[in-house]
Amino acid sequence: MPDPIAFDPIDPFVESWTAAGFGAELQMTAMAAVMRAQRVLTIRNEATLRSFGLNRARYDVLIMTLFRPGTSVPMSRLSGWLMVHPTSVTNTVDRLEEQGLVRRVPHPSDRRALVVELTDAGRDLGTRVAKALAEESFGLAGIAEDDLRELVDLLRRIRRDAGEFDDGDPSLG
Amino acid sequence: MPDPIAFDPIDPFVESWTAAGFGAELQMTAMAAVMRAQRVLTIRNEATLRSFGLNRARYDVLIMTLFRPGTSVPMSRLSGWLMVHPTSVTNTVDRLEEQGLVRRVPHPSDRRALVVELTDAGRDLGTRVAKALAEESFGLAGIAEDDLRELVDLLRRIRRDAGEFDDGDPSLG
DNA sequence: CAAATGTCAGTTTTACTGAGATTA
DNA sequence: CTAATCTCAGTAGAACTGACATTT
Repeated sequence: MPDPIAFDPIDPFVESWTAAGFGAELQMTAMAAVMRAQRVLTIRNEATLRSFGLNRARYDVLIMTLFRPGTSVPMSRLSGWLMVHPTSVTNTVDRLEEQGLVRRVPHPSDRRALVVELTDAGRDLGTRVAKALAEESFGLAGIAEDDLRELVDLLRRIRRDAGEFDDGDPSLG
Repeated sequence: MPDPIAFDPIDPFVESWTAAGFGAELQMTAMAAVMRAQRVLTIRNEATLRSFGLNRARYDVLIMTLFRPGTSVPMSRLSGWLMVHPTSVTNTVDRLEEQGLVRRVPHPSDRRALVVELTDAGRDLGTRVAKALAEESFGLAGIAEDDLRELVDLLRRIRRDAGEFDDGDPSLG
């Protein structure tokens, strides 16, 4: 992090926005809060990923693959699940392959498709990164667990509403 | 958005994480929720920005500058406030200058510094983009206002805790 | 002198478009 | 035949490092 500022930088911004009469202040504020929280948390966890030779995109693919039965997953699923362009997956998997962490193998039943499969080194590294991040509580150690649960619930509604997924299950709401 | 999935993709992920015994499930879940919400909301507002010839980085600089008295702001403030690298600001301002939306002028008192100043076109475009985004409620029209307030409050605590800013004001907490 | 401001050159990474080979 | 899966070539943009000139 750069030097912390002595006030929440969103505050004067919201004031100006309101004074300008653009409307939707609250939505604008929420948007800004999500953007900035993502940035801060990313920066906070970046050093750990870097110490394992990873960045966020590669970590996402690695951890995603680690959790599949047989630790392999089709490229197309990665693209959809991670909400990134198919060529970006190609690129990311290229790097992971260069690092010896994954390999591409033919899909067992669909001959168009390839699945990404962890190597032993990949499984090992993925496990160690996950533990390292958990060890630091993902930079969220100072937040009460009830607050985290509330946050997850609120963001779930936003994500559902924005069309990320489509279940109507209100059990966590 | 790609096709929505029929369940929250975080759910099976959390299950796997828990089963693996890595720890900090709740913090991991919150981290994932923030990352994914940011991604979804970004995608949702991207088309509007694009229709004005902007992307998020350029929008941030433009709107930041629009809200300064005299609509000008030092480059260094942009770097700190937006949490981006100084060379990224240089790059972003280069593009905005090419688009005729801002100009660099010498800082009145510090001869090392430059301030970014909106052109008339820049002020006009900034205003129109802001109104367009507000018109769409930043993609958050479906969320209750109380929920948004709660979300902003929770994220504020996370951002403060992560060192983005440093005020001890608990008035919103 | 050290620190801050901004730029430059060069590198890496990301993400896109458009095309194409292959298979369902 | 259409649609899906993935790759490739090329492009544009973002973000970093390290070095540098200038000024505080």
